[in-house]
Amino acid sequence: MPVARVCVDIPLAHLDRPFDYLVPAELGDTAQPGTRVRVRFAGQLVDGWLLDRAAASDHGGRLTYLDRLVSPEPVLAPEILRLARAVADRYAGSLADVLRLAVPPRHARVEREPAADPAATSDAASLPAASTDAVPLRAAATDPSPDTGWRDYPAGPGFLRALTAGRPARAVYSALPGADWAARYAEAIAATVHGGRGAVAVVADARDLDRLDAALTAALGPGRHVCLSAALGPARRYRAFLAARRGTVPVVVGTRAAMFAPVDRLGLVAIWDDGDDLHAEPRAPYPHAREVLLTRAQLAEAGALVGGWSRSAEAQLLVETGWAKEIVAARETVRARTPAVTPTGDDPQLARDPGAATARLPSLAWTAARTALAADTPVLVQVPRRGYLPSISCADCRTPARCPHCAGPLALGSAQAPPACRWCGRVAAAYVCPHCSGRRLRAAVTGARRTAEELGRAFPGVPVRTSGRDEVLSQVPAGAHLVVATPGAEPGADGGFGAVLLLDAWALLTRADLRAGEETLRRWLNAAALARPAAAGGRVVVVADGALVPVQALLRWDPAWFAARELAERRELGFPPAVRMASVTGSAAAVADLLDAARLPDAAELLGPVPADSDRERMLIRVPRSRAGALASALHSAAGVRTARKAAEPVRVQVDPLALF
DNA sequence: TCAATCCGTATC
DNA sequence: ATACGGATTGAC
Repeated sequence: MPVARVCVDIPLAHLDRPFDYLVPAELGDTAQPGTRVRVRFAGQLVDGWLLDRAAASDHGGRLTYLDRLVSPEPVLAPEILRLARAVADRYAGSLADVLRLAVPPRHARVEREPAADPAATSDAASLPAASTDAVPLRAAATDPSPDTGWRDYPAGPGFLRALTAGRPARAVYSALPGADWAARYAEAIAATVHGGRGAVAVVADARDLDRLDAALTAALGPGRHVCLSAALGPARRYRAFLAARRGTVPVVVGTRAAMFAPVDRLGLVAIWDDGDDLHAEPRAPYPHAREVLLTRAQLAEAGALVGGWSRSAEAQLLVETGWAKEIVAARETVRARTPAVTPTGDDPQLARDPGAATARLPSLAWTAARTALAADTPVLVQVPRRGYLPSISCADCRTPARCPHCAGPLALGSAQAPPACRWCGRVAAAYVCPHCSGRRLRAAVTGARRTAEELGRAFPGVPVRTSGRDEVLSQVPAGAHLVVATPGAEPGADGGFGAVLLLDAWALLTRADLRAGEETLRRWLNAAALARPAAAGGRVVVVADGALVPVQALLRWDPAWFAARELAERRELGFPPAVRMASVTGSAAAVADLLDAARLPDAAELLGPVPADSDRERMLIRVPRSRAGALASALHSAAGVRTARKAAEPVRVQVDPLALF
């Protein structure tokens, strides 16, 4: 096999195909498919991936030799190459772009470390060599399904049995409030491993990863899995990657950096909280972890687990098309586990209790918190993330401007728009300062810490902790105390929170985003799921109008109902995921140039242009899902025409852009 | 007629 | 991106 097919690491769309090189005799054995090479290409030395060896080349001209084998380590597994090609095709990107995401940068010292000693790391210990015939015997001995929390869900035990039997079962899972989701994921992964196959699981952030890591250690024992995330740093990341690639461990869990992790005989892909936008990769071609994992399940005939407290419209589509089965609890089980949820919408009354002289909360919220604290249970307060929009105060007397309805902080969305409440989202059109009757407003900085101080004053003597960007708590003890957290940073509480106050309707009611409703419900459920059941005193107060659809979904604790409604609405409006959408961003001329070159499918609709930041504009292209492949292919070719012509102005092509407006 | 330059195209 | 070949242009 004297010919090497090489993918050169060059980000030009029109060079997205393999090039043939001759393999020098001395590299005949070591230059195997999947290795990194350096080759002379267009007169310069570039990095490349050896994709395959062949007996002959189709290339008419003369072949040059590989310049160098970077390392004999076959880092690119055949499964990952097929996956990367499929992902590149789906997202109108180049194979080289995806490979750069899929294979972490080489770390030579780590590569030289003795292979069989992952015990040197805390993440991985040695494992009996993966012997294909021994594994099924073990599987029969330790069927993990009998006594697990999956029995709370009628379809749960069957799902585990299918995974152990090696059948590619695919599930959309709605976790019961208070459930130990990480334990459920660990059980599904253990079932897969007992069936003799491997698993990859992706979570949104480090805190969720810690939980899953601990649950897996409990379910599988130490050393059967590695954690992979960009936060590890180059050496640890490459070490974890190599442990997976060399088959030292059968399971990889991590943040989105792990979505391409190589695993032997993949039997399960899993993602938790797929609606979290941390799952969207910000580098070209912008693949989403859920889509990558589902593509993987499809190609590798592996099982899939898409779960969360809430359900994304994309997950709902999997259920409605029959691609996946839903795993949900019976309504009576849901009712028994959910906290009592109350909206404040019809209660314009602020706390008037004598003890609440300084309270800045709707009375319902204040009462719920006080009751929970009196019962010696902790209270979680979810507040909006600060940053984007400064809060405002009276320009004359500097009293912070408060929402007349719920006493939340007012903020300015834009210079012209009237101020709106960051808690309940209501617009305060004609603001009058209650202190000095001033009508002019000025920007002021009110952070989560300030909110924490205010709440502390409302409940004298009660300890207040904060969990947010700077410092994220993962677990807090039982007992009477307050936790103020921004969305995504809510810690769990031993025994559950006695009350959860949701002061984050801001996103729902003020953002014009297509996904605003879905995102709001996701944030609320993520926090509300940490509350005790109603029977144990658990109470949730949401500062929003009870008539709103996401509030209804929260009251009924029915994320599937909401997702079905949401998907139906998107079908009606022609929005993703009911259709496939792509965006093209750049200067007006460059965008027009690219669309000119693109042979779009007949069914394609052009929407826009929409102004983007700094005199660039954005066009949206919409096609039915059946034409998604044709659209991506057309956009990739058109980008290729432009790079071939050395078009100076860059254009960004994005399939499934996160935000549409 | 030849060389310098431009433009388009292939890059293995 | 860079290199090269063929076409083009301008000067002798």
